[in-house]
Amino acid sequence: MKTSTQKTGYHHGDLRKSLVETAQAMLKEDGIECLSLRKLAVRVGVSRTAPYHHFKDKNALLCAIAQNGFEQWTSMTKETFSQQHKTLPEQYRDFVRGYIGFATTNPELYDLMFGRTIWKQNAATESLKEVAYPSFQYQVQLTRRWQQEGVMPKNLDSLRLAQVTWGTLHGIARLLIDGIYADNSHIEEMCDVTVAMFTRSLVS
Amino acid sequence: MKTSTQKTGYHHGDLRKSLVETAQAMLKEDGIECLSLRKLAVRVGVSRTAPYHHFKDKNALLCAIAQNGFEQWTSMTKETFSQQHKTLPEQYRDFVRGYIGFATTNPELYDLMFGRTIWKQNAATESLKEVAYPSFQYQVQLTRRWQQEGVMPKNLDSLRLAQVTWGTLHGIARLLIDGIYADNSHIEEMCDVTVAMFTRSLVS
DNA sequence: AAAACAATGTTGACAGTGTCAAGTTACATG
DNA sequence: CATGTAACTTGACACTGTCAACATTGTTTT
Repeated sequence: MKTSTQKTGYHHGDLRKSLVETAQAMLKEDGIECLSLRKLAVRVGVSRTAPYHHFKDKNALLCAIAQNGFEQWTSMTKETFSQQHKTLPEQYRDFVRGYIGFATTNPELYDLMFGRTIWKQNAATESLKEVAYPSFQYQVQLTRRWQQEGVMPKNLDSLRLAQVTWGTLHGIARLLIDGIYADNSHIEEMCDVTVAMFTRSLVS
Repeated sequence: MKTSTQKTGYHHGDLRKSLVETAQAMLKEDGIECLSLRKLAVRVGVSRTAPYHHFKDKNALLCAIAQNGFEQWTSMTKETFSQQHKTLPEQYRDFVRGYIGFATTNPELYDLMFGRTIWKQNAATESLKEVAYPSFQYQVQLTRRWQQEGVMPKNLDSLRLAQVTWGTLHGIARLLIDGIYADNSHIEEMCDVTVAMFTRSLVS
């Protein structure tokens, strides 16, 4: 009869889930540099080293959060492409806006998902890779389709084109969330220019 | 008769310069997460808190390194545009390659110059801003010129276009140096596709 | 030249971090 | 009920940035 959220005082119930959720909340509130395992433990109401029974180290916890993020991102993106009544260029525009919107709405999460903290030293968990790699591949598939449908130039290598177009979205996202584009009031226009440059079909 | 590199035993000579140079070397060798003030002090041969007489805090030291980086970057870029015998599209291609080359050759420095560590909490030193802002502006000027010369589309707002094109370079650079594009063997091709997308004049 | 001062360097201390080792409690299974 | 294991706790360690108090050196003023 024990539910996963039940607490006994000593045993927490479902500490792993609590840790990820609370950590994600703390991440959103105060940024990654303020997220420490010890503060997290206090907030969850558990001792400093309890998290180590559920995560090998801090990196593994961060990977779990990022994994969460990829699942959110994937479901959001798939929804964009379920709008069958829209033209492909319109869908691409929505995709671009959605991508940048996701990044600016969840800057710290985006940083974790696509930032050096996890990827640079090849620190990604296996289970994170299983979620992240397909979503990288997904962008190449999309690009190939847009090329076939004539939305993007056909003469360019799909992989390279995908790298460049994704690079653009990533770059704009990063410049926004890292505080280099201090002014966040022209995001839509930037998206539109991006679409115009890559598709030449919505804006003149 | 005292030169700036002279040492007396107690007084160092030119500690500030030594700190920046050694820190930049350590940054390049082991990455930013391994760069601590204490290790730096040991390597320079000085006590832990000596750096505080030359830099308000660690952030100020990082800003000084970044400032160095901007000066390097600016002089490198200006050189690209001094190649008068080349056509404008060729110059743009060289600029793109130079930009990505700078980032991949000095990944940690690039991260410091254009990353969240400094910019996100508005932690940039005044003297860093004096160097960095003009080099941001410089990219807008370049874009405007390329539009006037017909290399880039004239109908788009220069600022937005500059944001997108720079965003592309920044995004590709970040994906490379953050370890998300694990394969570094097709950088030139990515640059060429970028040029093709934005200028449509070198590659078909 | 002596004295006062400012710049530069040092040691000690503190709070904070991630993480390991050893012990404790609660639950599950024979 | 006994035993084992998973979950959790306290103690400890090395490391970090930074402050306060003190020491040394170089410079300026009397």
